[in-house]
Amino acid sequence: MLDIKYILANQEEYAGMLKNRKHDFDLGILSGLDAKRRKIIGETEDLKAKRNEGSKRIGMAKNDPSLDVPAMKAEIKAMGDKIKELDTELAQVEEELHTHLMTLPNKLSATTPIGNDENDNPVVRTWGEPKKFDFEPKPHWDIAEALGIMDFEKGVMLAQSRFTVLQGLGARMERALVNFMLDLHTKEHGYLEVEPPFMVRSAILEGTGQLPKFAEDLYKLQNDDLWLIPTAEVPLTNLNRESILEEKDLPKYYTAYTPCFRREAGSAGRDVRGLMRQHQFDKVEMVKICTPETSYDELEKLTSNAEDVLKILNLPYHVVNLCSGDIGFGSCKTYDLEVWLPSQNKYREISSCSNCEDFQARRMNLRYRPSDGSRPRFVHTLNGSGIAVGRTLIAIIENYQNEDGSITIPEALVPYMNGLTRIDLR
RNA sequence: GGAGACGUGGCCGAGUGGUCGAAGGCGGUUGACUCGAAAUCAACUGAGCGGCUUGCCGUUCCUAGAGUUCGAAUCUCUACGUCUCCGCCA
Repeated sequence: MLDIKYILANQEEYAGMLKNRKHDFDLGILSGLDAKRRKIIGETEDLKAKRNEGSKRIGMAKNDPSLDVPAMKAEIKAMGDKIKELDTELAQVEEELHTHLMTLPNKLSATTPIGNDENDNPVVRTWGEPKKFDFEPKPHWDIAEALGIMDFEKGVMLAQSRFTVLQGLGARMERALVNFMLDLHTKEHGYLEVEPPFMVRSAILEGTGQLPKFAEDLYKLQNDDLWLIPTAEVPLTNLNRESILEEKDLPKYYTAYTPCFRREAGSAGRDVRGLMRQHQFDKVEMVKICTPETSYDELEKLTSNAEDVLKILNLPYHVVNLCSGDIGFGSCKTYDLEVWLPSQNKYREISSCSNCEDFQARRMNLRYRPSDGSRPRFVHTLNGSGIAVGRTLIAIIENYQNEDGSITIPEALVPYMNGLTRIDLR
């Protein structure tokens, strides 16, 4: 959510951003509602001041027989009725305003390029070189099925399409990757490991921006106000909501492993085979809470923390800067990490690192008190995958495949696999 | 799931219908004293919103929502949470 004052004071600038995001909205609606709101507040507060004064007088006068207390009461009661009326009207206006503000996307960073779609995302840097195979590299589903480490049919049998069963060394490597990533972020990058709830209430999802707009992407429990989390960003970012942190306690770095649940509405037909796009997948997430002055430096560091995972696993990747037409609703600036997949002969998303500035902080009411003791300010929040575990498994299987159908285990992962160096056909 | 108790500011804790944004303490900031923020003393010390003469005025907030009343931290109802006992369970 953005500050209504910012929007009204910078209508042209923000309207331009909306256009670049391809979000159609007439900002004039907001100024009308805001003017109405101020008018009602003026009237109702005026009446409340009079009522408070009158009630106080009754309290002091009730033992004085020369005063007509019933008449005073009647007069103030009329005021009370009028106040109730105005307050109801005010609540309606504020709700309408709030609904608009909650469905408007974030600002864009000056360093976010303008563009239409993913084809306009500039490559910021490239690391490693795609390996040359002297045989035709296979897609991960063929390799994994032959090795008996993934069973796609059983996933469908137990749940529905876009669910997969990992077993044996496939399940083992998934767990190894989670441990490897968490160890890296906690020991080398200074993050606090958290195990959050995998279900959260509606207000929590409003805090990070998934609600109210994107309910169709989420799984909702039938009998409770609880939703399955689509990413650990949601519980981690909300950990300190509705509070005022001390500047000396910032920045805060959190990391968590969680499963993520997404309905994938609107992606029918895309990545239908394999583990690429699942309704349930594992992810290690990183979240930062920091001051406005440091958030863009923190974004660079966060992104490099995610890149380290790929570097250590020796997986070629590049970093792209998401353009205005592709960037997410709540983000001002996003770097996507895309890993090389030999079977597709292209780079595919494996991590997304975003600076949301104070967009989520406003929705969560998360502030900090500057160390000079001045008024509380909203924090900036950042999040990034560190990284998507299932897609890392795909990248390892494809990049480390051998001609005989076996997979070499990346050196850094060997200790997490009980010393195992290869997965062979049985 | 059943029964009972409770939910007050950063923390602890008074307050059972008016003068209460709320005693007192702790914590914090500043000043005095001092070689020295060790002790002592003094003052200050919540947030949101609205207005304008930008420092003040007004208003709202005592878990949340609704109600009674001229007036609610205080009374009523509901929800949520915490604690204790019982039941159940990993």
